[in-house]
Amino acid sequence: MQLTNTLTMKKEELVPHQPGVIKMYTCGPTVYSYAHIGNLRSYLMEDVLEKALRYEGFQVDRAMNITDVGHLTSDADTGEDKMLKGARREHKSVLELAAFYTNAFFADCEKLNIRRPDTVVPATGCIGDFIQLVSALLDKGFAYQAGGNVYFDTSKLTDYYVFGNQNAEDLAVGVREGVELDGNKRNKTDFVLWFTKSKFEDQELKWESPWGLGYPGWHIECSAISIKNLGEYLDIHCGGIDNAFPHHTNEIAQSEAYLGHPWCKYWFHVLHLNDGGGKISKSKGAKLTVSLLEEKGYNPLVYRLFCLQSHYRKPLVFSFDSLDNAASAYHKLTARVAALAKDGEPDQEAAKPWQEKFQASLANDLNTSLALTALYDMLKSDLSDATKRFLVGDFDRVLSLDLLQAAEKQNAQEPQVPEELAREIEALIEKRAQARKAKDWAAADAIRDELAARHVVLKDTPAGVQWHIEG
RNA sequence: GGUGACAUAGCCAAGCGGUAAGGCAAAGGUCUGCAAAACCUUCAUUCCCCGGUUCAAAUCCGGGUGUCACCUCCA
Repeated sequence: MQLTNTLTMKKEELVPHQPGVIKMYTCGPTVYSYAHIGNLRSYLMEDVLEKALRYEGFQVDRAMNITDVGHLTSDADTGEDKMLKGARREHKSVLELAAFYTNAFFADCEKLNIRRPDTVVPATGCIGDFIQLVSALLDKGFAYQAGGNVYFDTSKLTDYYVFGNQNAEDLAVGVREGVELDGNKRNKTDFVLWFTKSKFEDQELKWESPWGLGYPGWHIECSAISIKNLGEYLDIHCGGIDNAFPHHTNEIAQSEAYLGHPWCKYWFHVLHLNDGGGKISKSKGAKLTVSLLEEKGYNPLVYRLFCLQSHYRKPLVFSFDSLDNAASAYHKLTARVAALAKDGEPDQEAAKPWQEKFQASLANDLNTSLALTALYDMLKSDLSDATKRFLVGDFDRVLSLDLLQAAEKQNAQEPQVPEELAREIEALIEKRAQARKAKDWAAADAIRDELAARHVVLKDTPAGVQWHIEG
């Protein structure tokens, strides 16, 4: 497996610290609101990565945090905890809010066939670990106390900017509106490890610590949770590209300062989903959630296919036109799978080259677009239907588009219709057949239109009329 | 202002020095009373622009232009 490593910006062969086992960490959601489909693009592509690694035969140990405390709207004095803000808005306690949106997040993931990581840990469940890590950083001289908070001292590092070639002089603090300088910081890039600031008195969740009653900074949780659950050597750290700086940069700073050796070798960043103007999270108007897609009549897996057609390292522009495009492609694809005969035994030998082709596509920096091409080419090939069905199921271990299940559903759609309705439809079809016999095309077409209005699609075949209900 | 990425047909998109995959849409055909569905066929002499390296460049180098992102909300 070759992946583009953000640390080097090059495609590198993935060599895990422990042969055959991949330790993979994912920055989880801050559960203060519903995830939008841009957030979910990252989790979706990380899911594909995990499954592609398993397909290659790796064992994958994966952990993810749930940020339910400490993620401020800003790191400076004016910062407000996102969870607290959300709780106020919805008249819930912070923990109720977290539980609600954690469930909503995983419900969305399930609809997109995103596998839940083996280990999912809420930040509030690991406060002791954070305190231990912060204490160690203070002991080692990588942290200092000021104004009631504990800060990480970035000047103690020889190379703080691991992603790209930035330097402190050029770092413009406060370019963004609402961001203010924190006078307690010795260096512009220092960041908070533990807050006790009185400004946050209304913070609901606080814990005792050696530095007073307070709560952890945002960056510390990922380091602590990752090290605790996956060990001192991490193979792949995933997340959206916006997290590269400062979140991941800070994670590396504190983790390596704490461990005293290199921590994570490969950084896997998913680029953003944009709309015409810019990234989705900045869009105005209705928030693009999975539920919204469903309300508009899209199968969430259509969005999965849409993402798979593109590459994780490229910005992807979302539009409903493009989604319609994917919906059409999804429908055609499943119809094709549904048409495959079910009897016969797959020919494992003949299947092998196709599996290799599919795997090679994924091994090439997770080129899902090429992997889909392998699927299309395979369906076009002269393999037996049984072998094709076998390969569709095999590929779907990674693609997770429910290709066989959707095909099943298409085949089984008729019996799902209530008997009464079915009789009614059959009667109309019979009436249309009479009209057609009498060459009364106007009447026949009127019946077809009526059925179409009720989402009944007719299919005239030499063997007779077939029908199914769409949507 | 600094940093980074990207630019390929109507749209999405692959391509990683050897002569432009795939999907959607569209057009023509088979089938049909007409449709729909299905199947067959067609669809980039050219890859943002200008130079350079090379026998050979969408691919490498230099310079432009444009788009997007990051620089303490974000996935």
